[in-house]
Amino acid sequence: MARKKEVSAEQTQRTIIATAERLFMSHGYRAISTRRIAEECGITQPALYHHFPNKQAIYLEVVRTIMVQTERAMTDVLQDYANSRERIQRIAYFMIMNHQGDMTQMFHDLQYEIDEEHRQTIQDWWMRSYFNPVMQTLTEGIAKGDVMSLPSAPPMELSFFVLEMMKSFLPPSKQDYEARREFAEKKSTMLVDILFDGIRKK
Amino acid sequence: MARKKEVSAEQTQRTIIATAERLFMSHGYRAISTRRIAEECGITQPALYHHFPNKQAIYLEVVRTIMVQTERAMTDVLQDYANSRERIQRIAYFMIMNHQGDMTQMFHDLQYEIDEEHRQTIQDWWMRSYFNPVMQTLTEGIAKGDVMSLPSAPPMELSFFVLEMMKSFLPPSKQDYEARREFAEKKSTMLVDILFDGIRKK
DNA sequence: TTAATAACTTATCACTTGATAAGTTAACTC
DNA sequence: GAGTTAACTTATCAAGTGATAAGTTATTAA
Repeated sequence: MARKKEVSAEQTQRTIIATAERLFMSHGYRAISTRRIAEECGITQPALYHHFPNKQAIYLEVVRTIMVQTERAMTDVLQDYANSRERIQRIAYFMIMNHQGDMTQMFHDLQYEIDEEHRQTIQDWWMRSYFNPVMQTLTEGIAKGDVMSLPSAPPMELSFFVLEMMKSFLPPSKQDYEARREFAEKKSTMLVDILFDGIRKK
Repeated sequence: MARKKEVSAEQTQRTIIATAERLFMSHGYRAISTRRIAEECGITQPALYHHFPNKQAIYLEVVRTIMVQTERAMTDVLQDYANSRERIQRIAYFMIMNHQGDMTQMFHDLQYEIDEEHRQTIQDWWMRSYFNPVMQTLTEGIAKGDVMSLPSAPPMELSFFVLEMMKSFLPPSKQDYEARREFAEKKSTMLVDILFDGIRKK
């Protein structure tokens, strides 16, 4: 073993992932060079290759970190709230609070810049952490009589749609906590108001 | 003057724009090289620079073409339909039928890859061709009593949201006409069903 | 104290990128 | 038919890319 003082390898890796997340998620995979990541971490570019085998591995670790964090949060929401509307709102709130940039960028990168083999793995993670909680909320809502089963929108397609609605509310970049909190509160309310009641005058 | 036979310069330029649209809109600005565009047009890379000053100019012309086409279609919709719900559905139908990939990619490129000066121009185009028709439809709907004015979703924010809903339905790539038509019909119905009536059981 | 090794750095690779310079050819004007 | 020019091509550039090789230094186990 070696070098425990100064900054540990673990600390450096955390810095790399945090920096890479910020850069990749706002600018996209291709737009961010390994030199840029290294520079903003305060290390040289080849040092990245001591911690990760290649650029793609850094990206995958970023995505994995996000997914793990999300799955934990989703589990909490489903445990803490029983009402469908409240669950959807809390999920939206979490995503707006914790996800920067557009996640659409991430999905695009996953589809076009990442190898087939890893793509499948990540899609499985995504199903577990994002899709299933929403799907479960909606199907349970239908079963309980909270939620209407629209002929034009079967549960699965509805779930995808709800996630798309959430993605569309993500702020372009990270602001300070208080501004973000207020924004997330407002937008998550707007989302469930429209989603559950619609805009037609009754 | 010179060279009228074979393929005209105008024809070549149209080919370049059509090819660039297909490539840029599905893969993104950065992911598409000028060599790739040229190759798929059947010309050499420097030939592009005979028709356009640089890569960005090609991209801007692609975007302009899309916007012009959209503005025309939107005008038709507002002329042909008076009912708010029908208008929104026809707008959604047009977008799903005519826009490939995710437009979000386009917005990302405009924000991160295009010069400030052009960004403003394009934003103005976008307001005219996309935003205004939706905004007009919703405000008129509120005035007529078709549409409810939600406290959590003022008309402007609602309009942005509706456009985001539409964007989320865009198919990943172009299929054959009939499959696309069916898809667009289904998704535009789903959109207005959710948007106007919501999913809450009454 | 010494040998091993983690955690780096400097130097450099092959390759792709957008862009330019200079030459070529076909069509049109006169 | 000579000259001009539009519409290209071939050859090449400098800058930036991901990745590797080889050297350096500090820490730790023995």
